[in-house]
Amino acid sequence: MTNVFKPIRPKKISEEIVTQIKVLISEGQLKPGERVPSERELAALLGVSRPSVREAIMVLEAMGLVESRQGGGTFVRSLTESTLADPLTSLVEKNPRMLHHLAEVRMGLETWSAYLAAQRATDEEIETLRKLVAEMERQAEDGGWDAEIDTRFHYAITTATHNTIQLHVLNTIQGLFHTTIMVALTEFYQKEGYIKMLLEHHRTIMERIAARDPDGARQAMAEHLELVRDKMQQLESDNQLLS
Amino acid sequence: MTNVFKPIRPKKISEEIVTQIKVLISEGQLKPGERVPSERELAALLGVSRPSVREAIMVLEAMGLVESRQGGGTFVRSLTESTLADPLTSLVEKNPRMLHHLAEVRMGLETWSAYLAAQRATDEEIETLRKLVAEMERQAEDGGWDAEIDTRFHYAITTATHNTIQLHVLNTIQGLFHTTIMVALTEFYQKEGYIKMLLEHHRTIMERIAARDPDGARQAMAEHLELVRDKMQQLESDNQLLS
DNA sequence: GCTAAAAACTGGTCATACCAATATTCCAGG
DNA sequence: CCTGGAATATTGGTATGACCAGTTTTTAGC
Repeated sequence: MTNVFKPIRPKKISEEIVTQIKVLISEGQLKPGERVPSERELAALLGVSRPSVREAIMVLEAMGLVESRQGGGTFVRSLTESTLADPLTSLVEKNPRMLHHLAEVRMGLETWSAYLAAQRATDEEIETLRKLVAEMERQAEDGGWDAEIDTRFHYAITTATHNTIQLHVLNTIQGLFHTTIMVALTEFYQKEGYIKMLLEHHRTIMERIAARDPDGARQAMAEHLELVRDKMQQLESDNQLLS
Repeated sequence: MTNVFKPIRPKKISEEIVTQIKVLISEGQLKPGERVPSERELAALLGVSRPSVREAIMVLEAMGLVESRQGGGTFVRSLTESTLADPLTSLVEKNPRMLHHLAEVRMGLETWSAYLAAQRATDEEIETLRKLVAEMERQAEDGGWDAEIDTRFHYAITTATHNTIQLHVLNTIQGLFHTTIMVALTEFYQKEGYIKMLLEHHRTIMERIAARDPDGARQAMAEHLELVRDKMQQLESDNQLLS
């Protein structure tokens, strides 16, 4: 008996205006680069006050749909990249210190995944992990490191928890991580010759899971991610030197 | 050689307010669920007019960082609410078996919180935990168990991690948990006389954190949540008999 | 002590005025 | 006729102030 009733909330009239203008833009009646009627004009047309129109336009501007210039007017932007990022992303991108927090949360989730996976992984799933490690070894011999394989390895572990929600949550965090720093991190690995160590880490994690040793798997995962965290911090301070 | 010159734009003061509040949220000075000062108050604090504050809040609301209710106030949302809670809610509602998964994810997050809190909790935060346990003891003497105090205890631990993202993620999961099963679980406790055991659990967790013993704190939290998980499973099978 | 009325916030809307930046118009000088 | 620049109109940005409509808190009465 949860949430049977919808949360009745009086819709603000500024929201109504927002949806109307969004429709106009998506229908092409307001084309990119075109001028939106002035705030006073809109207020008159819609029969509302200017502040209401103004709030609507602020929201549209925050969504990246329009752009206002004082004295100039309000213009429709190309909606090629008008996707409003989710709250977490917008904060992490702006504040590098958040990356450290993010890495830490990921650490908690992944160690937990390793722990659960060691309890429940099927033989088939363990075999998948084994193959991924073998693939890593093959690439490592050439001095290469494929972030794609790395990601698939961690994903496979969480799959082996047989917990849909864990998979979903970790996937969300992992996605953020990937879009923000993964690339730089991979380059860093290759340059600094950490590949052997990384390979060893992954092999140990795989073996602890295969041995059905939850605590060992968690420990191995923790050590691996501690390295990642430290290197990331190093990357951060390097970047600060540039700016 | 494009865009050598930056587009000179006079920064709107509402944008300035937006960034200020974003910083407060990302630094954890404004925690999820907390009230942000009223519009009039903010206007006075910042020395600007209310419309400016209002526009800033509209933008923040559009970004999903805060939520305003007329007459109520403006509240900080969990950053992961839109990305995690909504999809997960639909999952859990369709498949009650998911509750078990949800409890397990919470277990992973909370054990991690306990681990981190034992490393970083300030003396003041430890004192808060101690007071909460004392309050539990007082109520337990009358054979009562207050879910509110329980929740605040766990919340305080995650606050002591000093990790904003961990706080937001756990808050989202916790919220899901609360709306689905928390009430039934509390009744269950009271009937079955588990209160003494619960009290002991919480005291141990608090003591391990106070002793700066990360592994011990994690272990204590794990044992506590294992009990919760088992009792929940018991509840589920009972409910199945009814349906 | 508990309940219900009332008072005090708080966000939502509106009206108005003025400022600052930009567009537009228009006129004088080439 | 064109051209440059000043005067003018338009537009978004900010500030006051007022009132309404829900919430929350306090208070008064039973």
